[in-house]
Amino acid sequence: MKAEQKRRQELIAATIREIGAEGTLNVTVSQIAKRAGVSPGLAFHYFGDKEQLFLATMRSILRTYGALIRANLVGKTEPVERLTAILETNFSPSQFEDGAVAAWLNFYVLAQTSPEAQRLLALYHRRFHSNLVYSLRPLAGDAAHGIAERLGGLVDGLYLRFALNRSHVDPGPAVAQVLKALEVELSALDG
Amino acid sequence: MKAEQKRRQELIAATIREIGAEGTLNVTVSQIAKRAGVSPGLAFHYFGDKEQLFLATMRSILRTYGALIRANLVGKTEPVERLTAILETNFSPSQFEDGAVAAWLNFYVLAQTSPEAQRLLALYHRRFHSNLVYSLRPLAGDAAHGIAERLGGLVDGLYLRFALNRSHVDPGPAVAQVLKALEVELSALDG
DNA sequence: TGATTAATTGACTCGTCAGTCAATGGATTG
DNA sequence: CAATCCATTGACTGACGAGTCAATTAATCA
Repeated sequence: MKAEQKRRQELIAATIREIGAEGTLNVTVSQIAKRAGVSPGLAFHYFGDKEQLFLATMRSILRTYGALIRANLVGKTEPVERLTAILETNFSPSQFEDGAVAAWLNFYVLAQTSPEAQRLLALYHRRFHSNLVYSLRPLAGDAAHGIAERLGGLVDGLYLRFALNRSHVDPGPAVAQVLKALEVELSALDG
Repeated sequence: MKAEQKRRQELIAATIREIGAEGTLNVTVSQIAKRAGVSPGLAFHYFGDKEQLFLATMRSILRTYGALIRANLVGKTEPVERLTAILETNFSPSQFEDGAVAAWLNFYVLAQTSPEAQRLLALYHRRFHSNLVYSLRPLAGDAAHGIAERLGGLVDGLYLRFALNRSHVDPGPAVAQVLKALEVELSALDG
């Protein structure tokens, strides 16, 4: 049972790399398997079909992202400090490495038709939202919900724009815009 | 030369519908041609290959969107009025009809690797940005640029979230969030 | 009308790919 | 050491799809 876990991880890592290299989910399972150093049959053996392999890959990305958020939140108790950490995590290098961007874009496409992808995406949205609301509430009270929706949307949009703009290398400006939006939202409260 | 234009339009319309029905660009040119009521060969005859057909489709969608913006701006001179019109246009029914959503998502995927798609996307971003800045300047001065970047990102992000959430039917709440963000940005100026 | 050009067809090629499966190799265990 | 079980292979199939092309039909025009 040890080999299985190891192989799964290797295949998932290979999926990210391969999708990243091609930009699309139009990569063959054989390509992925080759990159993982195993035979094509093994990928089917462990994941059943291509879609399941990809969904497992997204779950892995989401798990990593969640762990990163939690890690960056450790020891931070001030609401603004926590909010900043959450927002910044979305633009941390790991979110752009390998094929994370390509995986996300293809995930969006898949989410239109795959209930399982839809479920995963909704889960991610909900977690992100409540993370924000938790820290916004002490600062904004009932306005927390609305602010969180706007910040969440902004993060998604700027991530998208940043990721697709090859002339951008450093996500710094995008993060700055998100933090500025937070500042604006908070300052508008006492208007 | 009349037939050519007509056929091209029909094939483009069929592409939108077919991609919309499948959610993905993984539709065959034959499917598209069938839906347009012509033979597969004709699609290749006029567009060369599948990617060109899709790019022509996106250009068409972008052109329609641009025309809609201009139409909705007619007669509006007040900055806030103009901004509202621009922002609302992004969530108008036509942006969700047929396969517009699917086309956009697949366009994002393609933009990772196709220079032509990248160019188109950048063009759209630039136009949208300067549209916003033009009306924001009188209200916000030098802050116009930053505000426009944030509003632009927010529109993209909320569009994405809205489009992928099947439980949403009416884009009203998304529009409301964008307008609220505009309001917040403007109110923060006199802080 | 007959000739020339444009529009359109659909059968065909060649390659590709998801998924299967029977066979092999390697551990483990009793 | 035999028997059993898990891990792994890679050849194979069946289907499909992009793009080509020679042939057909429709329009144009002199």
